[in-house]
Amino acid sequence: MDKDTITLRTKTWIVDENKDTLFGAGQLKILETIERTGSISAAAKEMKMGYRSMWGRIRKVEQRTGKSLLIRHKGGSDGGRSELTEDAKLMVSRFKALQQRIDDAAQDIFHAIYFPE
Amino acid sequence: MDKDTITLRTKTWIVDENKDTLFGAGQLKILETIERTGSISAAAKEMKMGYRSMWGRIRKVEQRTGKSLLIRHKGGSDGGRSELTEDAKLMVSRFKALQQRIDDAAQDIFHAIYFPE
DNA sequence: TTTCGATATGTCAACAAAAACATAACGATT
DNA sequence: AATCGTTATGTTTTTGTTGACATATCGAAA
Repeated sequence: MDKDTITLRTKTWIVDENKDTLFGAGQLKILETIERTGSISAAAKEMKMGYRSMWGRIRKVEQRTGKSLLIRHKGGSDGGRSELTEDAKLMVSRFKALQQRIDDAAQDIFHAIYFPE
Repeated sequence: MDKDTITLRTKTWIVDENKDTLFGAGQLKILETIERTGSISAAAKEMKMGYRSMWGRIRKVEQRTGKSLLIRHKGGSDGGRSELTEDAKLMVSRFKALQQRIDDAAQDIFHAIYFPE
């Protein structure tokens, strides 16, 4: 139990009444990357995951929350692009704050219990 | 995003320098059940998991922490039994407190961000 | 009206984690 | 020394999740 080698990890996510995930760290990263890159496929490439699975994860959240996360622009010379809806932007900013604050608190508690001075 | 239907979930665990799990909710429950029932096999039966996998999970933690979690009594008319070492008892009580306090804090933060009055 | 890259969606393969199966060894009690 | 339920451990199946493959559609611009 050495302070330098052991680490606390936490995971935080939001579920619906069926315990299905509505939002978590994965969704957060996906949406942030889409916002920055401008499309699902570019985001998938950057995150080194398949377009298919990224698309599927987004759809799941959309179905479960009943809100669309992306404004899709299909076709065009550039093939198309996607941007976040206002709902998605809210989800991102809220969850980011949530995650940050929970992780900070968790680390404090961890140190207080495991390494009191 | 309805207060009555969405829920925050958190997971907390401790890892070593290789990110391998040293202790988590699963180990906690396993050790608590062994302590109460008096043996690995009884605990496995109660938790509806195989003896083999429970035994393997305990061994992993023992190998990674370098501490033995159980005092094993093999053989005898009753077949044998196992009890927790002092190290294991400490791990259980510490982690239980950790988990509880982190989850409480997480719920507070969740409500503050998602359902401010 | 042809092109091009992105969205949309079904299906199938691959890999990992957990469970199931199978024995061997152990030792206090009878 | 025979018994019994437990510990110990290797091997094999099952299962579940992730990624790979395949294909159709879309529509602005050339």
